[in-house]
Amino acid sequence: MRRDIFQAIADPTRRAIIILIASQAMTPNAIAENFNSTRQAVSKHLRILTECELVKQEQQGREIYYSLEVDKMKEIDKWIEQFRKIWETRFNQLDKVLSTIKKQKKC
Amino acid sequence: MRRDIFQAIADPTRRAIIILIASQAMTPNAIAENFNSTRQAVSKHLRILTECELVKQEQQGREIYYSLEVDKMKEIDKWIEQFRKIWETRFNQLDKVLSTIKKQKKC
DNA sequence: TATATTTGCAACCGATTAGTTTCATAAATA
DNA sequence: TATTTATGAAACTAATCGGTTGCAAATATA
Repeated sequence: MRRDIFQAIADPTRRAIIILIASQAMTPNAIAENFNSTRQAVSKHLRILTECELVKQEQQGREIYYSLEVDKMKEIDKWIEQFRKIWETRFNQLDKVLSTIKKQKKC
Repeated sequence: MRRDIFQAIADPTRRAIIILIASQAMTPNAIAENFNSTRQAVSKHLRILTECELVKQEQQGREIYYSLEVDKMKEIDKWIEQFRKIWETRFNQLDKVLSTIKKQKKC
């Protein structure tokens, strides 16, 4: 079982679930209503998301409310960070080139 | 064939390749030296990364140099963006709570 | 108490994945 | 020209994935 956060967000249904419960907690039944697959399929996705701590559960009677562990998403953000540095550097370099051209036009 | 960018970065070997070629272009052979699997396995990963336009090739004689299409990574950053908004909002709310406590202590 | 509702889990299935070995092609070199 | 080197593609395999159906457990309701 690999089950890391990158594998978790690889599936489009799981990404949709994540967005769905980002704003408010929802029960598995309510989540499943938004998809064409069975409730059990959604339940399996929720299990995977729970296993890598991307979602948390809150029992309320016989209902279980699932909500997003937003902080966990920072792990992906952290990985992207290193590339953000690269593209920002490249943008700055482009910026320099552009301002050099501007100066040359002025002369 | 799904082959979107999220599925591409789901595999740990592919993530390692991405980081490896982020700073400088490399040949498949040179990339493969960094892993325990065969050159052909790395070649397959490079094909997947190429198919979703995460890497670009540059032929140089019989060698092919692979490098990262850093801009493509912005697509993931864009998806994360919506959650960044959420956690920043929550941080601000926490900030308010903390400053309220601070004020109460002063009184 | 009997029944309905909400949920998770197990067993199964077809498709996909990541790896392997083998082979073909093209370029560099002896 | 013959050989070595760099690479990609094809065929195969074991494992995993995403889905299904069927069932069990726990809670709510009649």
